[in-house]
Amino acid sequence: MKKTVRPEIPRKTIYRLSVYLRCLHRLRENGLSTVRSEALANAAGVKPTQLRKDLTYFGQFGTRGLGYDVEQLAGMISDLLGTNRLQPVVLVGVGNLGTALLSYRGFEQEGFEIVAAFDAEPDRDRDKPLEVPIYAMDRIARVVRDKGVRMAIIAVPATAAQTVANALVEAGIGGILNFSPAMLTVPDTVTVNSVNLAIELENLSYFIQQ
Amino acid sequence: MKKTVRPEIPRKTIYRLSVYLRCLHRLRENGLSTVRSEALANAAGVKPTQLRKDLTYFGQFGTRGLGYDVEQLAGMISDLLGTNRLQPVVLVGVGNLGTALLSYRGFEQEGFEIVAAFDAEPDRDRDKPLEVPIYAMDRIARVVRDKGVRMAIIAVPATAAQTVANALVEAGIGGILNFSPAMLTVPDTVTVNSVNLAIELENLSYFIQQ
DNA sequence: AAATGTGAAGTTGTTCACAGCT
DNA sequence: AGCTGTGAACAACTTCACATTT
Repeated sequence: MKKTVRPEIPRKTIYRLSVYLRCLHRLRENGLSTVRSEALANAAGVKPTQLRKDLTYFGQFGTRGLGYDVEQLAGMISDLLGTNRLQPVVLVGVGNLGTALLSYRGFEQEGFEIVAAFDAEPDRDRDKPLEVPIYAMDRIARVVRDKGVRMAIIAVPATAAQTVANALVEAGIGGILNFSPAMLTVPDTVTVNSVNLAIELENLSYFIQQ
Repeated sequence: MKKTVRPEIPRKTIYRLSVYLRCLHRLRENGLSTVRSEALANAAGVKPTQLRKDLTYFGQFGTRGLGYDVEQLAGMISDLLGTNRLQPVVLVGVGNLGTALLSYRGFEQEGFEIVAAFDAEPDRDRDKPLEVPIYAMDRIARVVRDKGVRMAIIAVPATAAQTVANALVEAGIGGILNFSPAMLTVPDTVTVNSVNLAIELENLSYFIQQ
């Protein structure tokens, strides 16, 4: 039995497509209807060839001698990334960081909606009233299934992270954005993106040593 | 005139060194005094050869037939990354995310201390009392110089990010951890690491499409 | 015998140079 | 003429295979 090979797009390309999409939105707001690879590449901080190569991984969208249609290209990238429809997300861990993420208005604008949050102490006092319902951990499976949620954000302490990840995977989550410093082990049908604040700082620390 | 070439260590290696360091700390807490590349690599989620190659970029620390001295290796990596002494950091933008970062106790433990914060409205009400002084933006240069700060965290809205970055660079900052969705332009003597929450989610969104 | 250190091979990602459309 | 699309060259990174040391 062989794995189906969807013509692999490099991970880095996927990241850059998000950046291009953002630039295209800005161009559209400024009323531009077409853009050359050079201009878009500059806006995104990459080389024009890089941009063109990235795009050809999933099709041909340009007109030679002219450039790309802003609206159309944005649409194609959105389709590919799956951000053209609103995506429900759950958040686990409503501490400092979790609360900040819940209050962050940037998500909806990008097509994501946090539909529920979970915490070990769902009723503990929080400094701020929140609009999202906070449930106990044992309701993860139920809520995820009922709402058809496929993505989750983990913002619990390192010690709890793997347990939470297991519960999420069990409930059918396909993608996890992990803010805990723990390394998560998941089946390879599940994608984990980790953001480790300490590592980012440590990395900078190396580069500032003259 | 030629650039001085400090024997380049790949960026990805620097990231992994942070991960190894974390694993070594854990091993030390568990009382282990030596470790083989295979064990350490497994803990870090990489192949043993990767680990060994990473280490040889800056020296030879192992004993053949035996492995590495946990304490010593941790020390060497710390030295290289520059995390063996407490590093003062400033934070700009005390909104939702900024406040969460200020309350995050994980930094100090990793060798970083947020010594001051800046905000366009330093006196606005916050839900929570903070231990770090919050100054107006125009005091960035002064505080950064007085305290010898070399690293900054940007947590302001996209529209303000470049202005803030300019002020920080002007004040002599060498490394910026950027949480705003803006693409920052800085002189190449300054290192920027960006964490873009929307892009991380968008990226997941691609991979969950069955 | 056991594990590290490392040149060489392999793989992945980036850039070049130019052919091919409009 | 101008700009995209792309095979081929190049660069960066990873893995292998094994020589080397304890």
